Amino acid sequence: MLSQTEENYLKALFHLTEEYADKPEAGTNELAAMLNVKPATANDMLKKLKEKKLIHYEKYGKISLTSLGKKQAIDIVRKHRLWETFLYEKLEFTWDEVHEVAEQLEHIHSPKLIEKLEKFLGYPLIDPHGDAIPNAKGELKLQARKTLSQIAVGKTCKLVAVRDNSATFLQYVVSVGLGLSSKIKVLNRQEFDGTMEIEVNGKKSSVSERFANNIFVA
Amino acid sequence: MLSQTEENYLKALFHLTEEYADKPEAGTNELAAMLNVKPATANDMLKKLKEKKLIHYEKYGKISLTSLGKKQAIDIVRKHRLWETFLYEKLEFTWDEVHEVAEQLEHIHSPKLIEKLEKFLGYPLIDPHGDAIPNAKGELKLQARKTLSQIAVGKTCKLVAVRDNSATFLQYVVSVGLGLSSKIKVLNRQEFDGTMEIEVNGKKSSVSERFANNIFVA
DNA sequence: TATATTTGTTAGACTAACCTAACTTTATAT
DNA sequence: ATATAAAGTTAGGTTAGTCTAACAAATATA
Repeated sequence: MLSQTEENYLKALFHLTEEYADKPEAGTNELAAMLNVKPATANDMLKKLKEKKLIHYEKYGKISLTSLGKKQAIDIVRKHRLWETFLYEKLEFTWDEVHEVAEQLEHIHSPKLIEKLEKFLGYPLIDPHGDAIPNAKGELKLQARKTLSQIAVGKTCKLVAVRDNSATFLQYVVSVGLGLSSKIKVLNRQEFDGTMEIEVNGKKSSVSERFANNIFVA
Repeated sequence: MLSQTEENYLKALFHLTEEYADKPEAGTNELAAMLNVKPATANDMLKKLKEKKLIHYEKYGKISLTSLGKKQAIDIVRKHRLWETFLYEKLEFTWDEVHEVAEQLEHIHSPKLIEKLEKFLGYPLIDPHGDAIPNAKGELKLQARKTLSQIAVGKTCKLVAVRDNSATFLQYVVSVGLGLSSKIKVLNRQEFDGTMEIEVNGKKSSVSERFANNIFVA
């Protein structure tokens, strides 16, 4: 059985290389940064994960998940998103509160618990942030999505998910009047720095390119 | 913040010395046995817990919880029993399945989660095994209880809790036709070894003294 | 293309939680 | 009351996961 730490490394690699990622391989430094450890620490773990056949990795080379590692990673993501859904739907947590607690709950080991939780929640397909929930077989549907920054001036789109699940980001999102399924109209875009003016429910806001890159729309 | 391991030591000490225990102090060996570690290991932890002012302890002396330690222990017991109730009431786990998973869930750190879970469950007072659930202030009602072995021949009593929450014991309990609130009539008792004959819902069974010591009745 | 910068690795050290083996103290039992 | 048994402690070792400091390789840039 994997330790919580090992699970966190696999999950981080999944986010870096598999799900909605531009690159299919990750580096030691970015992995370490994502997990808030030093590169030396990550390096030790990479050797261990390779030994366990969970990742592809050669000294000084790039890192990617093996099919076994990917399977494990998806299982953790599944648990994370089901717990987030539980917290949001049943316990009345807000959008920005669910992530941190789910980070702990995702490491509970009990296949029966997850099966029953999923049933209890009515087999949900997306979590409170709009991310797809993998099914028990590890299948997950990657919806076609663009980022808000890719939408042309004058067009209207719908928020389907957010890239960053941190409380600070989500609180900002809410302050602009946005939530899942919000309709967003793009009023204007600055060539210079990508700053955009948007309209949500009649309310106009100015958002940075960085912000717009973290909003998924369809 | 306490580690999971530290929490487990405090919980074990609580069960040994506070709740329904004959003795107000515990020894190193019995503590180690309860936690499935060697006495030497427990000894190391005792020094640490003393340093943190969670237990009263002197070399070669007996062990007991400080008021701070007791508060922490009760909080863990509270979480354990609320999670057991959730698993039983909402996810349709059986009596004997809840304990093991709750052993993991009790270590999730989030005061808000427990408050909201308690509310979601409707502020339950007892868990699926009949044990009292402490409230948010750490108050718990110790019901007056006897063990089945203390009931006189000819008398009838009601099962209110079980001492051992392990799956094996609970499965045995179920096989005798017993559950929470079952009416038990004591038909006979052997002087020699304490073996008892009981009747539950018209079904007669013979049970050992050891078994009867683990059934709480009122 | 040679050098500087970034990226990645190694060596050595630390802490928490565990172990075994040897030892000491306390309790028990003639 | 003393010997034996039981209970408890200490010393030294292991593993997982972390760190810092020094070094090596790969990449970018002038």
